[in-house]
Amino acid sequence: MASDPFFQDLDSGDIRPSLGRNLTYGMLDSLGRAIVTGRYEQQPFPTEAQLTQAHGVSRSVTREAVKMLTAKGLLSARPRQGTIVQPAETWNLFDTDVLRWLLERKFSVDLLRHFNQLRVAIEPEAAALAARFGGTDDLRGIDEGLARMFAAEQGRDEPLEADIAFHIAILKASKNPFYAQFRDVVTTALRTSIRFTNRIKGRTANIADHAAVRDAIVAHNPDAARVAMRRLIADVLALIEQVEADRPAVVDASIITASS
Amino acid sequence: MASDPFFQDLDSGDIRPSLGRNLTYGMLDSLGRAIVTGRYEQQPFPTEAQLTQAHGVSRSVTREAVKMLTAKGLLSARPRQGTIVQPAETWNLFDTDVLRWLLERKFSVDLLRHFNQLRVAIEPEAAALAARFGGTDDLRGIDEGLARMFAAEQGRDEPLEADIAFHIAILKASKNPFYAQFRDVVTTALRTSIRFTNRIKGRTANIADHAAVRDAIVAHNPDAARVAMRRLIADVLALIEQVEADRPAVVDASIITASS
DNA sequence: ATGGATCATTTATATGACTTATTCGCTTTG
DNA sequence: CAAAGCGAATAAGTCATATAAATGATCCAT
Repeated sequence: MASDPFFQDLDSGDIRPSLGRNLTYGMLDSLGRAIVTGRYEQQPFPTEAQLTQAHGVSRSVTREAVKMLTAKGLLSARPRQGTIVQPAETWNLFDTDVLRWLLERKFSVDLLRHFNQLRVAIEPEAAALAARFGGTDDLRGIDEGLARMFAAEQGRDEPLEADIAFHIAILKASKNPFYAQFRDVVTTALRTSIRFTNRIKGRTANIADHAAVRDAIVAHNPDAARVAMRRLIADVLALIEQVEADRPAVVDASIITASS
Repeated sequence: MASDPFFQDLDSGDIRPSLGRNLTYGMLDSLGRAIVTGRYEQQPFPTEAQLTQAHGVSRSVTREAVKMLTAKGLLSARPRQGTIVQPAETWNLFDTDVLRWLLERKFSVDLLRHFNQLRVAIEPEAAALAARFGGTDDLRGIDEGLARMFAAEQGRDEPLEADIAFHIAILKASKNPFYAQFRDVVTTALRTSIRFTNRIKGRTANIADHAAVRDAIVAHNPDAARVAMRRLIADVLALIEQVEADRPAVVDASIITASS
């Protein structure tokens, strides 16, 4: 068990590793990561009995972890046939765990582009909906996010967290539960952008653009909100696509200094 | 067990009921539907032991069904506290099962509006991406969808299925896995529109609009594709919002004859 | 060959025992 | 009286084992 690489985070230091809440969740994370990183693309997925023995846990734990992965679309199980990895098209990409595993496999500009291709569709329309339907509380939430960004500019808050709070507040203000679901994707996308660069400088430059979005929303102007938000994200997306075009393989981190 | 209402579909007719593949899936469906329809809003969710007894199944089945619901964001379980229903914000709305349960609780114009508010963001951008990145195979898929719509106009195919095929083909052609995930939502949204009306007549009127989307995509004109698709869906959305404004409570089915 | 019976494999289900985490309430103590 | 500490109760978590059902492969009889 100690030699099993999947326990390496669980043993390290902290008494309660954020993931392995219990054996089942530990196994869920281990198997999910293994599947998403492609470990079973060339080799068949183990049988229930093999998993049980390899991880040194009981059958119950194994079965429950497998069932959870099945619920997320990563596996399917049938008697005699065994448990098999489903094609990636059936994975539920909007599941928090799946997103995390996707990031942990390898950081690819492809993934970051896909994230932002999605954001450029969702967030402008979310801003437009927020301008139409956002209540007082929602608008205050957006304001607070923007205020945090200002504060961060002066070193009194985390720039990334403030940025995230602003975008999440707009999703919520759309009053559409489907838009609110993109919370995780947007959060992940923004956090991921950071991996591109350590040069946080330059990020603060676009606070004016963020403020434009806020202003359009509080003015109940959907079209202006849509346009303002679209510009914000289209800029990032253009940068990413430019990096990919210039350097298909190697990523030049220094190019991307703007954000969200 | 026979008196248990959750088996009522399983007994009806077919040898293999699509849902109750086995006891665990039967229970998953039963509990999922009960949660989404709000049965446990006023009363606490049963404990593992209570569920086991009430459904006449083993603890294994109960635990695995609960774990699957947990994976979909509907439940959370802790020792001593028991199993509790999570707030709807944490449900994974892009899960096929959750979508189905949502529809089965009550058909609401609200839900249809939310669907189409999402579509009006996603599909235009998907069409634009398809125009940029769609391969030969993808374009053929879109063409086939459109061809089926023409055929349906002459009674040689199912209008609804053809419509769905067209929209799904565009999502696929976007070459972005996140867009492909909206397959279920779009399918559900289109199928749901049918509930509004039995008057299929009038649907065929918009084939020209669909063809415009196709033309823009094959011409590799992202902006034109985006605009054409947006018009298509914005029309439907406008109709829905008009119905809601005119008659907040009662739905006048006859108004909505256009589709997607 | 063909069709059917049999076998082997793997998941599915059932059951009972035991463990651990968490909370509630009581008691003790400052 | 309040805060800390202790212990019991509760419900999920884990384990082990036995049996059932489903299905793919094999073998046999016709």
